[in-house]
Amino acid sequence: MDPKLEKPYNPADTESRIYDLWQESGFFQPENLSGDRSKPFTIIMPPPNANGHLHAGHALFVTIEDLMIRYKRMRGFKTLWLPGADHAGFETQVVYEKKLEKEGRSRFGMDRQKLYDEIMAFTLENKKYMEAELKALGASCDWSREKFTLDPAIIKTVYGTFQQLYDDDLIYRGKRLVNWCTKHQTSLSDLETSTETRIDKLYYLQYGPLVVATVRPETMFGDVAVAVNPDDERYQQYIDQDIEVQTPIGSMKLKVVADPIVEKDFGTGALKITPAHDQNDFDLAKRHNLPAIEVIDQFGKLNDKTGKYTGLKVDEARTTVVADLKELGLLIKEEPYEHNVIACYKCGRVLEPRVIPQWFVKMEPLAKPALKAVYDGDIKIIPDFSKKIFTNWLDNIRDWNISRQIAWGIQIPAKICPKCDFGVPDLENKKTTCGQCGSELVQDPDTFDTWFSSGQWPFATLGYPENKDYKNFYPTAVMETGADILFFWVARMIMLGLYRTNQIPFHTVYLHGMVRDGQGLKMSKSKGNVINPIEIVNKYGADALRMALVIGNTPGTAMALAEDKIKAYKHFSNKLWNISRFILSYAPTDNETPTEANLLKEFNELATAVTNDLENYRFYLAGEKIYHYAWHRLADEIIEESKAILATPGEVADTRRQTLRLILGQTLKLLHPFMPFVTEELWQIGKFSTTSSLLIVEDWPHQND
RNA sequence: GCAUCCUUAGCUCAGCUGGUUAGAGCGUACGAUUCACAUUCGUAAGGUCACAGGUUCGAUUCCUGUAGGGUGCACCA
Repeated sequence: MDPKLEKPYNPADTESRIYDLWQESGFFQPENLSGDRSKPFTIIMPPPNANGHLHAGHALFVTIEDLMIRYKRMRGFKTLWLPGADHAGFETQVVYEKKLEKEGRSRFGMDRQKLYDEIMAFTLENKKYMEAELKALGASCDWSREKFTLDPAIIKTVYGTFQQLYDDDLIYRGKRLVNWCTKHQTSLSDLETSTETRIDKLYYLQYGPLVVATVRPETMFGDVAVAVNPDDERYQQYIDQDIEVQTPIGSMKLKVVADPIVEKDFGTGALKITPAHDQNDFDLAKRHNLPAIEVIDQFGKLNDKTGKYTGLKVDEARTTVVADLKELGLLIKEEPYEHNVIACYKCGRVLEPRVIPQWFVKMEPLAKPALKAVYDGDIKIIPDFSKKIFTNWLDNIRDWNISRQIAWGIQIPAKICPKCDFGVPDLENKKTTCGQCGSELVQDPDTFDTWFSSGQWPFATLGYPENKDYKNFYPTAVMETGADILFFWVARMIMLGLYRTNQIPFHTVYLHGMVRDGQGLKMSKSKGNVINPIEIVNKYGADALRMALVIGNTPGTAMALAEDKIKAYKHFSNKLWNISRFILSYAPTDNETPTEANLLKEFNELATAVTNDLENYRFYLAGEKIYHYAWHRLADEIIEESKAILATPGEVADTRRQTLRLILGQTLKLLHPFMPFVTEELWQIGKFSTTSSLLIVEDWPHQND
């Protein structure tokens, strides 16, 4: 018996050695795989944010994607799993800002290039950890093809898409109301916001002859009108008339307009219109040709149009203005009011809508082909119900603001006119004069929303349009990612992929749910219930973690990951080890020895069922079946019964010996995509190989389906 | 408000197109064992499959409704 088998299984002694063995073999690269391999199977890895260490969610995607790749590799596909790293624009800048704050520094006032360089160094450092951790989890991805979202070739592709969208009139520069975070000093897309329910006060204010209800009295200096419902009998006489409104800093003239969005029953039925600081008001103002007057600046302070309130923060201004209105007898009443506010998804601060010129992508023309691809079944989404969520979102999509006022990211290749807000793409950096007003153009300082570039990831990483990889591996097979980024990322990849390449980027979307703690609670540092995958790997082995992540985990739903569960699969690794110890302690017989058809038939039925589950993305069932067979059938029954049979040397014993050895080898194959390390180690020790030396490229037990 | 998912053993969850005594892991109780097992094996307890209707020969599984929970989206100042 191999001396390694003398000791209990120790993943720590095994896993890195086995990973090196695979890497040296070159089998992670599709061109090194032997055989016909005419059918490609490609997965583009969702590039982890290169701003920290991997968390349990990363371990989950690695497990599922590696499982699919290993399975398909054994099935004879030309498998490519392309790894990557994401600079993660805003996300990383936020992480870095926190670091700066700890050091008593701030990004504001820093030289832009210096900030960029610092974050780049930080990111490249973290990228190394991330890569090492992917390896520790057993990721059999092709490192020779690894991409980073800021690679020059990627940026070139992204720029090309920007230009093409502009030429097709699908991108425009618009001065519209955008979500503005006063802490992070950037606009955010609609997706980068979170809604928060709050109880504020609803103030009833005397506006000339009318009374309006508002939660934001401090914006009254930016009012341009009062709106009423056209059918509201109370206000007919005022419609289209000017009214004189008294404020703490003087009086102002407002027009009364009629618009159906105003609810007669809410408040007083009269609505003050502040186009620069409210989305509905902005839309209404457009319909009525009203101007937008900004009274709050980018830091969330009142500006010089507000007289004595200039410089006050919004909250302070609100209290002060209300007090002053009360004094003037203009505050009729106030009542508590529960409503939702839009907040920054990172810092939780209430976003301040601002009117600034930004680049927008017209979404409807892009959404339609994406919807069709999903409706027609060209793209299948697992689980099935997420298809409805997906189409519901695309059906109601709004234009996408892709400008970010941050340094960390891909700078938008465009020139803008500071005078008239005109903007034009300029990839060659040649344009100098504004085509609209003749002023001098300047480089747009903004960067792309990180999802604009990562939305092009599948074809950008493969080198669209001329690279061989693009021709060989696109469209890719499966996009496996978190259900939480279905809109952020998956939808954008489908839309931009279809737009740029005229092909779907992948035929299947597999969405995994969030990994929770053992009680089903969200993991967070403050709760102290975070499971660090690398600590787990060191303690129980990557195989155990992988099994714990796969079994009992259905697509699209959150899963609970308790340490006890991982421990249970550590025991399973050991069980497998001991099954092998028992079987391998008997010397192999010669090839002529007959085998037991009934036991092999039973195994083949298992292999068929497992294969069927894997083909249908039911990894949780496949894993459970093999586990159950190995432990409760092979070990508990077949081996137990074999002890007596093997005790008496002879033909019967030889037949059993041969059968056991065959079944063990096949079981290791079935288990390999789930538990790659221990199975490869046992495959090596048992010298099962007939054609190749590595289990990673052995044939799958079940070949005809 | 709209959409969507969930409610199955003490806990966390499976149960794929409806069909014999509803499963897994952990936990619990009792017993055995160092013969492959830094342990393992055996046995057991524990579920009116949220509730109410309906379809069906038959429903945990399909349909409708009710209650509770989660998630997403959109909102009336």
